[in-house]
Amino acid sequence: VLAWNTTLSSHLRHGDLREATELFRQIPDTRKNVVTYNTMITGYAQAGQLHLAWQIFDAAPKHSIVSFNAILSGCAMHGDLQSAASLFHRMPAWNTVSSTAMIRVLSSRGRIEEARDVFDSMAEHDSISWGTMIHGYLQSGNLHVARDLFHRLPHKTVTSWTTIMSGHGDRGDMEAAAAIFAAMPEHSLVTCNALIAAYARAGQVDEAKRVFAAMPERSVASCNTIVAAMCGAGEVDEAETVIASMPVVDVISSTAIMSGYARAGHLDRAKSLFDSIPEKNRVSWTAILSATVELGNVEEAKCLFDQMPELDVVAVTALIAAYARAGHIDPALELFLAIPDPDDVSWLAIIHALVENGQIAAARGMLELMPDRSND
RNA sequence: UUCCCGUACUAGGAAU
Repeated sequence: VLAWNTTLSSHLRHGDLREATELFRQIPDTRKNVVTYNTMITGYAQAGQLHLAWQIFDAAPKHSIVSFNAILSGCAMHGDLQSAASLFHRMPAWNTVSSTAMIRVLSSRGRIEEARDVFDSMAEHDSISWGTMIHGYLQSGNLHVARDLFHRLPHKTVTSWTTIMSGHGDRGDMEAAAAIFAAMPEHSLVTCNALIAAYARAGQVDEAKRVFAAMPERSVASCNTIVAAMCGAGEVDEAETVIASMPVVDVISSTAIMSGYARAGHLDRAKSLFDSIPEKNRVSWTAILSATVELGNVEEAKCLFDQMPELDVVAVTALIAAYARAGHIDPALELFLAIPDPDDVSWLAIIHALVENGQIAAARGMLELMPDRSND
């Protein structure tokens, strides 16, 4: 069983859900233990296949707290607060993992106070629950509380240092971020990537390049980060040289350089790049969609939209904005009303669309319908 | 030194 379980999780670590499923089927039920089931539950839950995750859960003869946590984390990872909360309250027991997953989903949905309640009610904390709570405060824009918690954190890890460094960078305080970087006892690959990304967001591409050049080792994410930074500064040619030097590229690299071309006005180059991406995902599709929208081509954008294999709120919002800019408020409204769970950006997009088209009363109505996530 | 669950970095949307 041990060998099977190890192979199973190795497939999942490589993102090979098919292979894992195949193996899981081949293992005789009598030879599976609770870990085998839990591993498979995790695989489905992280892939967003909650239904299949529950199927395995129900098929398992025994459950441990890990079985519950695996599903809970899947919900948390996908921002499904409703499912997460109801499972959290139905579980027979909680440990730090359960509470941390709950803190994460609550704070990612703007429920920072409730996240803090969970944190405060925990029997004991570890560096991960601290880090998650700190990250939650940063996401809600509360740098002061985040910093205060960080200072009270008994055992700071490279991860918590990186979290607080990025938090300062997000606020545009690159001096503080750089000071934190210098003060940390050690740097990981992710720490350096985070600093590069922070410099890029602050518009300091040269500093970003300096950090990148000084890195002893680089991951695909490191290269993708600097590629995006260069593209954001309009240096697509230089970004191409980074891409050319990479031993492997992924869908993120391709989408980044494609957007770079699109933003630089080379839509044709962007399109041919798009066609050459083997593993296009929602993000690649939306990127080419909004590049098309940028050029005011609503018909073509709609055509792309209809071809998308899967939609999300980001893609729909891009098309809403396209219609609105062209003065077509009706299809924009229709699209908006079909979104199952509109987020703040899509609400603001439709309200802005109504205002721009002179429908002030309707805009006012929408504004009132918009849920105030900070107060409940 | 011991198979399964939670935290930090990279590509897409509105406004500013």
